[in-house]
Parts: sequence; C-alpha cells; structure tokens
Amino acid sequence: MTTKKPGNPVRGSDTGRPIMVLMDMLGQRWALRILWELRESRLTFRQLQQRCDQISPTVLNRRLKELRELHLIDHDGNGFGLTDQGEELGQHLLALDDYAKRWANTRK
Amino acid sequence: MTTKKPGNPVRGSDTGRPIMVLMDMLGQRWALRILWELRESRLTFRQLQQRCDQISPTVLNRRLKELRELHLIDHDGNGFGLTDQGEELGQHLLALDDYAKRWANTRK
DNA sequence: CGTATTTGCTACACTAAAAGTAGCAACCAG
DNA sequence: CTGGTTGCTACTTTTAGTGTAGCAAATACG
Repeated sequence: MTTKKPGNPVRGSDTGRPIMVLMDMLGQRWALRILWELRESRLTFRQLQQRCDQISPTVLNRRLKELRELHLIDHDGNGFGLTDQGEELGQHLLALDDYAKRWANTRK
Repeated sequence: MTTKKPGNPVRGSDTGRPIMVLMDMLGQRWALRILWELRESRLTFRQLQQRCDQISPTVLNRRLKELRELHLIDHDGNGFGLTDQGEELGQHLLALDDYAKRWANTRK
C-alpha cells in the first residue's frame, strides 16, 4: 500500500491534492471523532476507546496509525495527542461545532 | 431506521449533539467529496458521479438522500446543489482546503 | 524479587458498508 | 416514434468495521 500523505494519490483522486488526502482521511469512520476527542487532553488507547463509544481496537489502532502517518497526532508517555498541525485542524472542528449548533437550530 | 437529523442519536453518540450528527454524516465515504464538488455549481447525478471518480450509483444515491434529509443539499430541475446551509458548510471546506495546503507544505 | 495492573496492540470470526455492473421507468428533443 | 438523458434500483462481489479474546512489554506495589 502507498503511504498516505499529501502528494500521494488517494481513494477517488490521483492528483494528491492535499484537500483530497485530508478528505480521504476524515471521510473514514471515527477519524473526525478521534481528533475531536483529543482536542482537550492527551488520552491513552483505552481512554480513547471509551470516549469513542467503545470503538473496536482494530479500527482505533488503524486510525491512530494513519493519523500519525499524516502527522496530525502523535504518541508519548502520556498517550495520544494532537500535533501542532492536528491542533490547528482541531480549531476548524471547533468552528464546525459552532456551525453545527446554528444549523441544528434553524431546523427545529 | 431513525431519521438522521440534529437531535436524534447517531452511530457512536446518543446525545444528538449537532456536531456528532455532522461528524457522523461527514465521516461516511464520499460525503465530504460530494459537498466539495457541489460548491461551484449544480450538478446532475451523473455529473457528480464522474467528478467523484465514478462512485457507484448505489452509494451516491444513498449519500444524496442523507444529505438532503439534513438539508445540506437539495434537488431541482438543474440537478443537485447546496442549500444555504450547505453553502455555509462549503465555506468551512474552503477554509479546510487552505489549511490542507499549508499542512502539506510543512512536511515535504 | 514476584505478581497485579495498565499499556498499546493483534488474531480471528462475523456483519455491515461500499464497489461494480446492469438495467429500468420517466422525461424531453428532434 | 426514436434516441438520449434523467434519477435511481437490483443484484453480486469485495472491502471496511465490529466484537471478543488475549498477548507482550512496561509500570506499580508488596
């Protein structure tokens, strides 16, 4: 398998455009959620599992690996956490949270 | 199946928090891409299919249905397009595109 | 030291989701 | 009527994700 990183082709787009790589990554189940849960603090594998509704370890491990390859998260003695770049992406998720609230309100 | 909308529980979160509903939707394959492709102009079913790397009609149809239920896209004589709310989400995707470019650059 | 717990992770059998191909009914243009 | 386009559905095959069990390594404690 080709390593997943900006510049390489991804599912549904062989241009390697960064946005395509990113959408490819985020379009996989639990990817967004994992980043979301890591915004506030570092978490261990099992803590993450709990927060993500007991996601199966198989997928969690795969997602963590992929997200690490993309340098969006890293791992140290305190568990998993966002890199600087992941943090920045987290800000976008926060903006998305704002949007989502308004979105939900306009359609009650 | 429970209709997918803010306020109702989703995969991995029974709180119905709007961000969870949104992440649940966007975390499905092709959802982000479809919104992305509809940013510029309305497209027919088959045009969308072409732009999304020949996505299978089965999934395209399902995604379109889901996105319509969430009022992010709609359908008229000119095909499928973003609603006002979808447009707003599209702006966030545009911001994400900016981010992605910088992200890719810092790791060449 | 021994042993108990927690760490990240893997194996495996199972189910759900997506892919790929074909084709249909409704609509319109010529 | 014919030929093309529309959105969509019915299949079968392949891929992705689930659920459960458990392992080796590291840490904590007596």
